[in-house]
Amino acid sequence: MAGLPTTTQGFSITVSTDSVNGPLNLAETVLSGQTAKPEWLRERTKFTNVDVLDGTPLKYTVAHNGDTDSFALEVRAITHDQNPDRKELARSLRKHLIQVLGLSDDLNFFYRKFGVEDKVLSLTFRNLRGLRLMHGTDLFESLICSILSQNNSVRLWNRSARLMMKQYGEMVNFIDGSHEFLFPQPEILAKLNPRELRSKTSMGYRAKPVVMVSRMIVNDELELSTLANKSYEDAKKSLLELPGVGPKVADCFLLYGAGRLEAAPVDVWIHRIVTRLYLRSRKTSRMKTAAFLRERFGEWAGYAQLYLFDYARTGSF
DNA sequence: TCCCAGGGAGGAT
DNA sequence: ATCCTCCATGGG
Repeated sequence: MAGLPTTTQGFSITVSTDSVNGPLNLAETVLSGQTAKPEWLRERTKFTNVDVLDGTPLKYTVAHNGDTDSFALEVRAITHDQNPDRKELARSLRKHLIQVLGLSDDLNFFYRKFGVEDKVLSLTFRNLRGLRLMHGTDLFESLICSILSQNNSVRLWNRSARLMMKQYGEMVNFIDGSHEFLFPQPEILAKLNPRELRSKTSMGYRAKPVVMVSRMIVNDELELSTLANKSYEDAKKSLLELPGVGPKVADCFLLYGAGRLEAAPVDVWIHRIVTRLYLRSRKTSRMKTAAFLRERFGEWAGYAQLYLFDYARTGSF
């Protein structure tokens, strides 16, 4: 927990504007409550996260230097290894960051297209410029985080996720003397009594579906990678059969976890703002709101949802 | 004390 | 199909 990775012990990389696709607002992106994974830890203006790359646990700290449109991400990373293959890890980490922060998504195209076509959505572009979808790297982690988020605050589901990691995740010692806990494996969670999980993580009634889904995976009744490769409709239908997974959680998993950009999770806020600004406040269901977003924004429905959500929460409309 | 947090499940209409 | 109510937990 203590101490940041130092370049003498680890390695560093830089991801600059010219190697990515458009603007980035790192803080807005990391702190926008997406359920791909537990929120990165913030230390002043920097963010620290731990991920396993090619079997190697990596702890990295990202600083966003410059502004939204012209920037350099300065990244320092360490492993548990005294003498790692720095060159290979640097290559992996660069690729990983571009993936996780959605830096390949053509944001400028999004702004151009809907800045003209959609008066409502274009209202959100000024303040949220550079906000990106985070892409999960572990389907199980994304599904569990999405389940934890139901009827819960970002603060609380992250707290439960961190407690779960500390209790049941593998501990990794890094070369700077710090240690972190990885996201628990389904094999571990599958063996738990839901009441025990509940009492140790404050996740309430979400403990039962967390354990049940873990057991389904261990028992080969559920294969997330197979599910994620189905068509949107088929994947969603399969997800809705899982305990603790309804329409909103299913779309969260598909969008943030599986990177299906046509998925648009509809929560109370999205339902509220979409019905008011697009549907003349007509009475409708959340399912129809989700279908509306997919039809109107197609492959950009997930992004439209992300921008409208943040706009609904932070802006006045 | 009540209400809400990026809802879901089960039942009644 | 749409509308209840309950479900744990913590913060305002």
